[in-house]
Amino acid sequence: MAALLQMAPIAGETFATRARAPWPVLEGGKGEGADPVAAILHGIGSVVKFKRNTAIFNEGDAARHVYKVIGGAIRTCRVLVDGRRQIAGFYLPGDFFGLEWQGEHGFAAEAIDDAVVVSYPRSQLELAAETQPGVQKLLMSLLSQRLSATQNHVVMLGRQTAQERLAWFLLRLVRRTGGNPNLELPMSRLDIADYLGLTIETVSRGISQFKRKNLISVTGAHHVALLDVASLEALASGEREV
Amino acid sequence: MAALLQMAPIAGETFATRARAPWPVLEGGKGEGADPVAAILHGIGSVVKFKRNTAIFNEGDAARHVYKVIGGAIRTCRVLVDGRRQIAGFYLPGDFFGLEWQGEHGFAAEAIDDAVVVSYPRSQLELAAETQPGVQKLLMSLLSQRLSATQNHVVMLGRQTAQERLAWFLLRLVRRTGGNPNLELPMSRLDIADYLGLTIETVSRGISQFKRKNLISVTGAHHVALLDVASLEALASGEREV
DNA sequence: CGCAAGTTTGACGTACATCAAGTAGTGTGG
DNA sequence: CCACACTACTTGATGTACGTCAAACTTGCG
Repeated sequence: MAALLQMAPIAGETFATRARAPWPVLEGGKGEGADPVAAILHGIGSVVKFKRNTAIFNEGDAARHVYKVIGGAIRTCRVLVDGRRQIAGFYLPGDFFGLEWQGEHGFAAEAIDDAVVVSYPRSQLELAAETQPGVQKLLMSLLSQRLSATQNHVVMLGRQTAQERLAWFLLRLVRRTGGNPNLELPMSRLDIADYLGLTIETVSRGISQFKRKNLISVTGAHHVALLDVASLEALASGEREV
Repeated sequence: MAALLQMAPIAGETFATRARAPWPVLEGGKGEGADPVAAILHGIGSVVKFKRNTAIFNEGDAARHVYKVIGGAIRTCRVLVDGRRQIAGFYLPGDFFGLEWQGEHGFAAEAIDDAVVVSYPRSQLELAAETQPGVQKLLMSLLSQRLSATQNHVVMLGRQTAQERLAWFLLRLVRRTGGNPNLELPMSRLDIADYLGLTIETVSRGISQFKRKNLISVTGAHHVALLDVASLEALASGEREV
């Protein structure tokens, strides 16, 4: 029934979604035209907006919804008692997050900038999955993709140097945004550091080194262009020295 | 139909499984008696044995099966070009692994010691999931659990010190094996190091320090008893100094 | 324009890695 | 039962990549 949501922590205007949304509310399968799965998702999704740095959900909240980013960017993170923070993932338009399938969210989700999100009630998704194999397949596929990405994250954090991590991050972002080497980074240096398991200073120095080596060019902190993708790729996959 | 498997890389005697297996081929839901899901799994699973240090599957292999450990221990790992290795997970009896839901395995799976495993063809699981919501729920739940564990791994690798990692590892293992603080570690120091993103020397030193502080007692490298769980827990969750 | 937040750069410290000996444990053959 | 060799683990000495502390610079917004 997709009633108005009242889950926003601070933010903004929430509104029902049965009206034809002007943005793509689905996809996820491929790019089909008249997709029954798409229709189902569209039927149960509610659009919600969040202001910069507000929480979509907190660590420990009951996992009652699954989300999809429509606009803006989201981060999921955990903060330790002494303030150390680890970011588990960044989510851009088209990405699903909050896929925990039972119990509580293990990480908080926050809007990096002003963001628009569709929220799908888990209960309805479960129901749909039981009768619609397509929905089920989509959910399995999303969970599986997320697992795979997280496992790659583990390898990076466990065994790569600061430079390798940075190169890996930039390349991953380029691929995620369709291969365009001109990146608009929505997140701060601190976010990047907390994602890569580094400090903000180390991230900054790494970027400066890439600049000096003409691997990238930076115009205004949030805009980076990859100049030498091949060298960055060699770096990212663990071959030493460029 | 569960014919004989011929997937073992080196190892051992493989045999069909339709006969009543002497070990528990299922569980996963809870501990039900006459469980239809259990029956389905039992019907499509094949038992396979693997010798110490042999591969169940390699990185890049097509993900055609999902596995469950019956006896022994399994590790999943990836090796970088220059030999650096990261272990993504350890799997003990009752654990499922190889849950990649499409494409190829991103990590190799190897037997840490002589191990017995049940293998479920993915195609059959998918089929069963479409008609049996219980099977579907089980798969989602397994994937979700694995995702959650991997995300915790990320936090550990990104933001914890060597001592914190070790404490976390030992406690996690104790919980996994039903809370008994007397641990029999099936894996080597090198395995532990590659799981925690450390070197073998750092792991060894950490264990020695825990011994000196009377947090654990070690009798023969593979047998560890946790003496002061509370202090270890404080350490693991990021409170400094014991 | 001017401040505040974000970022970069520099100097220095340290946790962990690396290199290098030892010291158990474990299995084999006499 | 003991010599042996082999592998796994521990311990020590030293190096270094990255963290920490601190100051400058840059950017964007009221």
